Amino acid sequence: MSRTSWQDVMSEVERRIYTRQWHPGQLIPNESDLASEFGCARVTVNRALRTLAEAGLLDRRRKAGTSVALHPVGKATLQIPVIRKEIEAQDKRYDYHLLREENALAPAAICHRFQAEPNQKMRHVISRHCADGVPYVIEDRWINLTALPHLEGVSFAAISANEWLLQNTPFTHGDIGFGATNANAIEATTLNATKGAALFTVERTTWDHQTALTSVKLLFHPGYQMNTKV
Amino acid sequence: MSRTSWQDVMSEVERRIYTRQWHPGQLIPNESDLASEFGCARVTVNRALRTLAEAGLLDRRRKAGTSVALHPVGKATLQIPVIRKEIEAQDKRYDYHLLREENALAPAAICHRFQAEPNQKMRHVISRHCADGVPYVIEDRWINLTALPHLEGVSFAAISANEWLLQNTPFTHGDIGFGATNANAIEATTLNATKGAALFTVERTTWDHQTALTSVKLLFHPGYQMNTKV
DNA sequence: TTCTTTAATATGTACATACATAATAGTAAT
DNA sequence: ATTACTATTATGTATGTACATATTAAAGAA
Repeated sequence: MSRTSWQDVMSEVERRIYTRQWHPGQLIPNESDLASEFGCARVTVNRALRTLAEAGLLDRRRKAGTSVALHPVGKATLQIPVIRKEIEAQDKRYDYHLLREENALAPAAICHRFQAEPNQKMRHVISRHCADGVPYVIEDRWINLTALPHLEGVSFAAISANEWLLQNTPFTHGDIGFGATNANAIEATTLNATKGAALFTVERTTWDHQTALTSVKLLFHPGYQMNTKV
Repeated sequence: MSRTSWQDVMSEVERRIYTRQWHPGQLIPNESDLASEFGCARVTVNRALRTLAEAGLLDRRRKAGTSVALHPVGKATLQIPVIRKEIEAQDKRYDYHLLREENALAPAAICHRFQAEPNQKMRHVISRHCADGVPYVIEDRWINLTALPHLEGVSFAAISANEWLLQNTPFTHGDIGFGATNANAIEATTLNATKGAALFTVERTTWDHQTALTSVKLLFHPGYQMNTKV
């Protein structure tokens, strides 16, 4: 394309920010001025600046104008993948083992996470995912059977709850927490690790408006690292 | 505004996906058809669908059309904050202690992470950040003095390297890795934890084009959790 | 001075139009 | 059948114009 694209504008603005030609906190020229400088329409500049603002590089306010963000904010977008896909992406054989499956009354801690009254009837599923036969992650999941009654009869012996729920259960939003925990005896055995080993953990609760549908704790094998770029 | 906005289109499309009126994998009508259905311009529909595609809810390909994403991908955007800000946001007193600061030849592991020849001259800074006097995180940082020679004389006794570098060093991109590690004796003492405790770790390397500028390992106190929403 | 109203301004967005680009399906040439 | 070309199609984007909206600055009233 011969005309200046919004990507052209974006990279030039990025360059000016990066080279400190426009330093953090500084007000930059308004869209119309930039448009005439770059020889393009204002809407084109708008798209470029909007994208950079979404990325956290710029702060924009009506009338006040556009300024370079003070803290070139570390905003990382990271993918929460289906575990099978993640393993297969490494060209490894994926195995799934159901370790335990029961309908049970949820303990207080889980009910609290679900913001539900105690002793709700829930499905509790524990399983293990392996890569090339090596334990990869333990999936410890609680499912709200009151909200998902059609799950009463489903068994997760063949397909992981992780995958089944992602494909079959619409949700509006979710909470995710990353942390670390020491492996207890059972977890250590299951992951073929030593007791007390540091495990990277992901806890995720999935919601349909005000109702919590399912909550899962993933316990990854020692040494696991989740990577992303900024 | 009386005319249909792109947000209106977006929420209606979101609703149809959520209610499975359009189920995962299904091809949805093209932009022109949706535009006439909603009574708006095609560009307006384009903006709505583009935004949803960026969020991971839709897959779009030219000529092929737009379809509902098979795996309503968990794409979490999480903020990598300046530690001081994170602590102050919790209404806690922030303290910073420099534990060690030296110019040193980097060990092989660090050089490898920097993709540099062995025995580069680097600055090694270890410090601790506390919240209300309680150890919060250890910052173990290596700085490439070849790339940042103006840092030769700077001391991080008063201000954290974390903050100084974020404000004063332009960078083009960064790698981030999240993991877990067992606290060794020194780390345990520094964090007021027990030896072997599981620590949540963040490793970040910051680049200027091909040159690695600095690499930091953050060791958070036991029980720390990094939260986000989807 | 202080409060209220009004004007000015930068960003935000909707539209019609035009053309660019990628990918597919169909057609013709070998 | 295989390859090369061509038409088709859905998305991608650039433009001029018009108006909306948030926010600030200035002017006026108390």
